[in-house]
Amino acid sequence: MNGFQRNTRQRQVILEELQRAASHPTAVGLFGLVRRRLPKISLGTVYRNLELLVRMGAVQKLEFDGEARFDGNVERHDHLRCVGCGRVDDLFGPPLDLLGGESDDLCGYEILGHRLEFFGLCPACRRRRNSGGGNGATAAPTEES
Amino acid sequence: MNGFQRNTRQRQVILEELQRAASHPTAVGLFGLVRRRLPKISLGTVYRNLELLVRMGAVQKLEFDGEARFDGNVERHDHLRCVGCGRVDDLFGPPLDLLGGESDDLCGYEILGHRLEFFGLCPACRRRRNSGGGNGATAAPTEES
DNA sequence: GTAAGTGCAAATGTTTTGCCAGGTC
DNA sequence: GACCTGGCAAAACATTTGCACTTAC
Repeated sequence: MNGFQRNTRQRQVILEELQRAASHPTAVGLFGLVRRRLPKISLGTVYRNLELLVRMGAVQKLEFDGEARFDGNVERHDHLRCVGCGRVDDLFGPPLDLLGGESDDLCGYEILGHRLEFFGLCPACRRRRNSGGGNGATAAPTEES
Repeated sequence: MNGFQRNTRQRQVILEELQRAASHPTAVGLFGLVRRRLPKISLGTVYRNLELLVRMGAVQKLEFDGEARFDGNVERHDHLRCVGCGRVDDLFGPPLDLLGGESDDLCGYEILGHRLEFFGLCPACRRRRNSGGGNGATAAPTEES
C-alpha cells in the first residue's frame, strides 16, 4: 500500500511491447514478445507487472475463452473475437447502433452474437461500504446457497 | 461424433440443479450442489456433462474473473457482476437504453462500467470456410506477429 | 543503504483426459 | 452384448507465491 513504484526496464519493455502488439496477447504470449528483448525475464515478472499496470490504469485486462488477455489501449472500446481462430480486434465508436440491428457484417466479421456484462457494486456491498465497515473489496463471496 | 447421448441421472441432476440455482455457479460450485443429491459423483463428470449441455444448447457458459460459470437460462440476457463479492445477477430486457445513459443505478447495483464483446468469424476465417477447405474451426490461431 | 523488484521454482486452482468398471439400450 | 458414461486419479494449463539476490532511487 504505498503507491510508488520504481521504473524498471522490465516494466518499461512489457508496456512497450503490449502497446505495440496489434493482437491482444495473453500473459504467456507477451512473455514471448518481451523475451526477445530481455532474454532473462521470467514469466512471474510478466504477470506481476501486468497486474501492476492494470492497477495503474496503464493497460486493460480482458478475458476471452478462459485466459486473460491484455490490451495496451486504455481508451474505451469494445472487441470483436473470431471463434474460428481466436483473433481479437478492437472496435471503436458507439456500439449501440450495432447492438440494435446486430448487423451481420461488422469490420468484415460475420457476427454470430455478443456478450454484454455490467460490473459494479451490488446492493449488499453498497450497504456494507456505506455502513462503517471499512472492509471494502474483500467481502466474503456470496456463493451458491 | 454421434449426436445422441443417453439420458443419465447425473446429467439430469446437473441440469436441474443448475436451472434451480439463482447464482451462476462455477463447475466446482455446481459440483457441491449436485453432490448433495449424488454423493458419489465426481468433478470430472460435472465438467464433461457441462460441456455436453453447452453443446446441446441446454445451458450457457459464461466467464467471469478467470473462471467459467454456467447459466441454466438460455434466453438471451445480459449480466451484472459485483466487483465486491463476485455475485452475478441476470439482466433481462434491452440493454441499449442502459448502455446509452449508463445509468448509475441498475437493479440496485452501482454501475462502474461494462464490457461488450462481439463474436463471429473474421474475414480470413470466412474466406477459409467459403473456399473449399473444409477445415473450419481449428485454424492456426493468429497470435502476436 | 534500503525497499521494491527480479528470477527461479514450487505451489495453487481450474479444467481436461486416460482408463477401466458399470449402466443403458 | 455393444457402447456410451461415470468415477477416479493423473495430467495439463494458467496463474500466483515464497525466497534469496539485484537494482533503482
